[in-house]
Amino acid sequence: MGATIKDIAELAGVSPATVSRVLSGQSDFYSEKTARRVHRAAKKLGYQKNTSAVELVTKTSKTIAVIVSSTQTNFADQIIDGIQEQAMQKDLNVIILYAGEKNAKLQKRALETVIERSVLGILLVAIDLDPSNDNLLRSANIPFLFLSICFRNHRFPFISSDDFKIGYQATTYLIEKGHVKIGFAAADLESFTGQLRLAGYRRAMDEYQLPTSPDWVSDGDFAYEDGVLAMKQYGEETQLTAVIASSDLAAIGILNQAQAFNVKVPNDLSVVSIDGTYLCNIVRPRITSVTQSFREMGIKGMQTLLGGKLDQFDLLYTGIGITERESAKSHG
Amino acid sequence: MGATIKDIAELAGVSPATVSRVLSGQSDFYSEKTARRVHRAAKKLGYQKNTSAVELVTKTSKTIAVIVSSTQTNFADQIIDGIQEQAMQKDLNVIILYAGEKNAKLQKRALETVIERSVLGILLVAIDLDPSNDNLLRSANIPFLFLSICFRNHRFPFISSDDFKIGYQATTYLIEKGHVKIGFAAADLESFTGQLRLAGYRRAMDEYQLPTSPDWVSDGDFAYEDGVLAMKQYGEETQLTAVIASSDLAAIGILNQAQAFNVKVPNDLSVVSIDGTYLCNIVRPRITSVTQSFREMGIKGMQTLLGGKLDQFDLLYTGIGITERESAKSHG
DNA sequence: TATATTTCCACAAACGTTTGTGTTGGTGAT
DNA sequence: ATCACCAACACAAACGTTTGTGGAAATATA
Repeated sequence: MGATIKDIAELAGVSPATVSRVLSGQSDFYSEKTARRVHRAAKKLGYQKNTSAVELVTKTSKTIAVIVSSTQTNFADQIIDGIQEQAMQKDLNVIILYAGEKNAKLQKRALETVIERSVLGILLVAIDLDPSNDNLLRSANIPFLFLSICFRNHRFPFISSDDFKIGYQATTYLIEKGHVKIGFAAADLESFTGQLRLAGYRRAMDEYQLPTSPDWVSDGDFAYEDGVLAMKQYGEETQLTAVIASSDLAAIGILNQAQAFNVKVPNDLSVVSIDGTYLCNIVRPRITSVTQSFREMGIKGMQTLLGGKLDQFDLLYTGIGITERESAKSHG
Repeated sequence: MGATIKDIAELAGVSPATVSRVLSGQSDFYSEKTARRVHRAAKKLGYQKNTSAVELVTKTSKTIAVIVSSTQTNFADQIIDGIQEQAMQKDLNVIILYAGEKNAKLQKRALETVIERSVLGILLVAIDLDPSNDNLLRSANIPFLFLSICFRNHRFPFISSDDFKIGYQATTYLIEKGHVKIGFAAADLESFTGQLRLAGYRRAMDEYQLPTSPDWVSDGDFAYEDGVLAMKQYGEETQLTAVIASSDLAAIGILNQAQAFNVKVPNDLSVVSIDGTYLCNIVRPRITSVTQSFREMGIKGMQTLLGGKLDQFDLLYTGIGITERESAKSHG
């Protein structure tokens, strides 16, 4: 089974201490010759370092933990991609844990697993942490950072898109295309994210002095079904000429239900979605979106997590931008 | 920072040994009264167990590792879901690692990270392990099992769908609908999976004494783009009346390119995909698929991984079945 | 040659648990 | 009163590393 540093020491005729230093590449502690002997012995024995022992004594680990919510939202992949890239560069390992969606217990479990392992840092992707777990996270004394979610009142440091701006930008885009009656669909209005986007939408409508109706905003949970529900709520004969979907998946729901209603997108109805993942490109018509920089979010996440100074850090917005595709066109 | 078992011992006025036994719930070693005192002290100090220390002495961990390839295939989610369910039941933790796609280095790195941590078991999801890593995996003496991939010559134990059967079943389904000229698109013909499916396709065609043409099978990598490429290869005026796509995403590529060619699915061309993820339901027309039981794969994976006897275990196929949706219809 | 410096290495403590083995005091049987 | 026994706990070793310190040999300095 596992060969230890002692076995290597014996085989190479040196002390365990020397083996340790050779294997972790601390120069100025051994000669070239012994280094070679040690390496040869290690290879011969198929040595694998025992991370538990290392972490026990060094009290730090080279792995950072990513906790994601198990939604079917697919942008997490992009964020993780960015994280991995940075981890690679910095020779760090990343482990990923699923916490359920709004499941306090699962969140706690995931949190405990990584805290017990005393990881280098924790990145929480799209996790709406249950308040009962705030303390657990805080008292662990491990750097952490939320990604792709916003908090009020400096509750936690985070990196996200500016959700207000997202709502605002989507709306003004549509307004400037001549739309007047614009729906806002399928966002979770209990979430801060949903509220910010809605606020952005309202601000834009206000600024252009466009009246709105409560019927135009539909509650939901960013899911596909919420998109079809929203469209059903608007109805076959809707007065809306455009609608903003809270996610790509929700937009697809709207598209499909619109088609079922025989309302043509984009001719009868313009749709712009929020996120801009690959889904936008594989459906027809392709969906015009407010595209978020998820990969960048992952990269910046790693950078600020590792950069220290998280205490002074509060929040950072990554860029967004309209990606024009086919699902939205000018009106009137 | 971290309170240790010793701190608790001191506060509770007992020995560390007793604290350990209380906290890990070994009865018959302490009185109710001291147990209460220990628990109270632990809570008061915000104690978090040091997993490194535990694993160091016990030489086992309660976490199983899942290594996934970072494809944009979305079935991994379902498999992980099944895994998580079982882990929950058995009070195990699961950590997920990304290994790149056919990237020997990344595979090695992921493998090493989990081996060094001496996890309880390793589940490799859709990982086509580079032969250079075979030894690493084998010599670790950690139970492992591949999921959603097949191997020749008993190279590794795995649980997967029967890929030959998938190809066969997709083909006979189409044949019995009256199709004669059937394409086989976008599978990676260098992969064993691709070859098995192709063999199944050929067997079916043979059994029905249907001639085939090399032009009808297109190489690829299960990706969206491979679907559109395949369709381009078949051409606007294709003689094919049906095509089997190697994945849902590839099927969507075919759908879109077909639409671009103005060939109507399913009227002009029937499409059946392999996988049957949610993607099949959110595009129009909905895609008829050979649906795999990914969740079951995850569940069975955990069960056999934990069941021991992996040495006697060779392979296990999980169920498949046609899910009829809208993209395929009778011909002639 | 004598001393100082450097190079290379070994010794041993420490990290926070678990767990086998002692030890104590108390209870019941003889 | 003696013994055996049991409950309830403490002691200490062990797990595989890292790292501060000390020391011998080799080299440089005077």
